[in-house]
Amino acid sequence: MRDVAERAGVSRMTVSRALNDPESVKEGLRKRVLSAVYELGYVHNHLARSLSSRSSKVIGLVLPSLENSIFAQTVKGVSDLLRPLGYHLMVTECGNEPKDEERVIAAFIAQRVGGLILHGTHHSPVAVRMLQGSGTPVVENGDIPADPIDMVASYSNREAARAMTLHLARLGYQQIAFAALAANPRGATRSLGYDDALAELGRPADPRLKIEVSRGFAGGAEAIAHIAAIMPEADALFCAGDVMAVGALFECDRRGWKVPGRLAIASFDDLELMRHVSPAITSLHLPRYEMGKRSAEMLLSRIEGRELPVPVLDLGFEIVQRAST
Amino acid sequence: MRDVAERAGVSRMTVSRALNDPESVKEGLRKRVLSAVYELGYVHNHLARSLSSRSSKVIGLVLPSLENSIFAQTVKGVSDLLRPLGYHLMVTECGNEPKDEERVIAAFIAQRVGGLILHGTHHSPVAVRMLQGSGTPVVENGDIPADPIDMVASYSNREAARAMTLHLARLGYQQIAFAALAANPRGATRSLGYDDALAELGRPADPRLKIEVSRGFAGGAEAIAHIAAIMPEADALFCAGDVMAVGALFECDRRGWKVPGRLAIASFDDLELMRHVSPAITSLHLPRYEMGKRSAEMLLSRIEGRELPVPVLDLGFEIVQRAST
DNA sequence: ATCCAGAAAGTTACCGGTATCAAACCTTGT
DNA sequence: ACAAGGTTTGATACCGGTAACTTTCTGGAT
Repeated sequence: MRDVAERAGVSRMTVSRALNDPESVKEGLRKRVLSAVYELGYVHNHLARSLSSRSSKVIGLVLPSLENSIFAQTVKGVSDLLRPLGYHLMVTECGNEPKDEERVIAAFIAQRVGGLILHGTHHSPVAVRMLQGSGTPVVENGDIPADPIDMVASYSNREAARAMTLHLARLGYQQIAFAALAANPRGATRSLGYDDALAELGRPADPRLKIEVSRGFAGGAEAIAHIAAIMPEADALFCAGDVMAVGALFECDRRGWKVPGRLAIASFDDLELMRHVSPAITSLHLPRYEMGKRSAEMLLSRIEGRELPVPVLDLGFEIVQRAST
Repeated sequence: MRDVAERAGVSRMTVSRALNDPESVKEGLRKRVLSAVYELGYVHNHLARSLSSRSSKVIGLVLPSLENSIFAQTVKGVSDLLRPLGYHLMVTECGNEPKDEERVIAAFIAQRVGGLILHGTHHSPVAVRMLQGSGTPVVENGDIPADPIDMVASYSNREAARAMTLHLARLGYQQIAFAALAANPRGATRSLGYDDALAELGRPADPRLKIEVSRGFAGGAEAIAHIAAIMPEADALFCAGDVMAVGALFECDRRGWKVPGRLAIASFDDLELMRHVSPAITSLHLPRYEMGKRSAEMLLSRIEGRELPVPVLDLGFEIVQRAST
């Protein structure tokens, strides 16, 4: 920057102003500065800028996994909002271990990001302390937590699971099985919603209807195997994981089970794939894109000093009824 | 940091050393410093560190899209290597527009990342100039470019497409159609490999066999519609895009076409889904994970000053023959 | 012509660390 | 006991910007 200043025959401060707030520098000088910038191929150093101004135009996004296309929409929502405003997005994966999330969060704070979006809602106490201590604005958006760190923009896993279970009951299914990923916090929350629904319906909670499976397509096949072996009376299966429902459908195909004749299948996430398999799978459509966009909005409001009227935003969900139920 | 130093009764320099190179500070002082750090809840400022040391522990990864699960493996490869070494990964999406990529690259350089991994191999001249001017180590890894910016770790799209086409010919298919995404640079390169193979086989290049489609499952359906309408003699379809082959398979199902009886289908990328649909789809298995891992390795070697024996690494590919061909 | 308010440009100090070199402190061999 | 040589620790400058304040220009109004 010194070089640019010398070349343009002005002070460093003027260069800084010409770049960050062009209006405040007179036409002539501004032109001299900008052409010097161009000639020298100068690239602004955001590091120094952030250090000096104590504010950064980088927003961090922490996701449980990047392997999962369900988060793509959220990323897009955040990114679409941020890009035109000159903010940059930094995405990181944190797995399901609170310890890993802690490390990722520490790294973000160490870099003094302007704000943070966390997909998870279960955080280690250390992480929470760091976040609150650092004063970084935070939005959580994978669920509606009982005790938010700062702001929230999400749907409720528990409510959504409850709604889908009631929907299946309304369609006349009597023995609704529920399959979730083992050791997955969101799966556990969804399971509560399923319980809520059964309780509302006055149905007993049969442990044979609750299935824990591994991730991916394989999980769906495991769920079907469980039903075949332990609970053949089940007439509907509600899969609380992304591709699990498709795996279950494929497995039914292999076994010659009619869907929904022998077993109805419903899915938690409305991946594009759900519309394309045959039969198309009934799904909960979650506001993934909206979550990203609103999270980013809330963050920017806070960063720019506007206090928020509603720091907890419930974006709801939608049941998409298709041929599989 | 000043507070920590005062509390421990040492100089700031000693604190810095106790944190970055504990060996170099004697037991007693180190303990005093570390407990002061803990008591004050001090979080290191990476911004200042990078600015001062002119080196950053952040690696940037630029992907065309995050919606696409094929990149997940690459992310994982990079991340697995980086994490234990204390480096952090920053992932960004750049679309297929060179202008967008340019903006993303500029932002990374402005933040003085330690190294950059680019998935694309078509870059605007401005981007190349910025990269070379800034001296940032770069690995390209979506293809083997004719004229690399710096280092490369990839497979060759052209070679892979050629190999699959020859494989289909070897299986006896006479009229092999090829479908690629419209306006996709990698699609165009793959198309060249398909041409190579036909030329080697001495078969004429029939323009009716080349199909341009839109992305997603829909593209596969379009390809089948094209074949039905324009080129019903085709007996095999080679899809040069991720989920396109599955879309094509579903469409065949809808039309009652036997796969591979009426039409064989082969895919470019070996998504997990390919194994689970029925029939399972023959695919090119690409070294996605390896690409990420080796890219990160190369980057770190360069960053740590080790010159590399082979700055262009061809990681090959593998044809996985399944029931669809 | 003089004065003055507001705009434009410059000065200085500091953001929070590390590089570099000098000073103080130990060992060890003779 | 002392010089030599290696380790620890400290002092100072600087990384590349911006905030806050000061000075210098402007262009009317008096």
